[in-house]
Amino acid sequence: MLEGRGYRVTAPRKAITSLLAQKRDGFTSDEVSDELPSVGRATVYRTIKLLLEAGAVCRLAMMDGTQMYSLCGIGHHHHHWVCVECGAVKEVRAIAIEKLISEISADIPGEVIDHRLELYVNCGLCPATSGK
Amino acid sequence: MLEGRGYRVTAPRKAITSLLAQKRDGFTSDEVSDELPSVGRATVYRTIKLLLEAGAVCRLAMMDGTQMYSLCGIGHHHHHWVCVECGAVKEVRAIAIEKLISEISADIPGEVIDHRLELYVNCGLCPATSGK
DNA sequence: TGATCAAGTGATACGGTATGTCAATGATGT
DNA sequence: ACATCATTGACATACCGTATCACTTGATCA
Repeated sequence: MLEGRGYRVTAPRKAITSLLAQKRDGFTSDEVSDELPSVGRATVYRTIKLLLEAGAVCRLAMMDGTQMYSLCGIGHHHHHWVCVECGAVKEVRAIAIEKLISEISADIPGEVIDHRLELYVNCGLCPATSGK
Repeated sequence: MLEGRGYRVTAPRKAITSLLAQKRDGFTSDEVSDELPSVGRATVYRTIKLLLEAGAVCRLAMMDGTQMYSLCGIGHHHHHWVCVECGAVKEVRAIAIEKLISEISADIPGEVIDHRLELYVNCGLCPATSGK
């Protein structure tokens, strides 16, 4: 638990982080809430928000605009692919993208402060997509 | 009005599309609803959804995860930059991106069916960002 | 032009996601 | 062990978007 940053280590936070550590897929807030009935919904949202700000989880937008979250490997900027069927998420790190984006940024007025890239896939590994 | 595709041309739809035609920035659903008190909220949402499906508007995700919409120039696949302060939106079309993404897709299991790229900027053209 | 009827509308209710409030709790530093 | 204050959980609230359904209206055809 990398919560030594001024935050308290409480039972609900332990429960949430250890649940998330077990998930390799993306997750939604109420999915977490459902699997941890002992933790209040508000606390789930608060904790996820905390982890977001701490950079431990990323928020990603599905094709239909709904939100999902995903545990991030530490540190560097990266992107994601998401299986639109099963919700599996994997990080994509490609220096070529960053380079290209900074080239494109030169043609944009003002300052580009951030960007986001999501790839939507049929992963072929889950029941819904393996029929191919 | 390119609504000759089996849809009826009704007064609310005219009101909405002509309002959107005037906007060059992105917009949110309830912004439209506020500016057209005579049109019911449900109709605003339905019409925007229709325009989305028709490809006349794009949905985009802001940095904080909220949704915005933006009128699209016709046709081809493209991406957007958004000013995080004023909400100005502009289309970005770069063949290099598409090429790169299809290269990356080769390393991803399954089939990449879509992608989304957003650049977040301080446009430097609005009051909030021009102080730079 | 007027009748017809499905497409479309608006009011309302509803569902889902997320935050605000506040008294009670419990983790931390001493 | 104690005091303090961040954190919690229950609840209320807000927001975004959709479902329902009786009513209205636009397109079609005689």
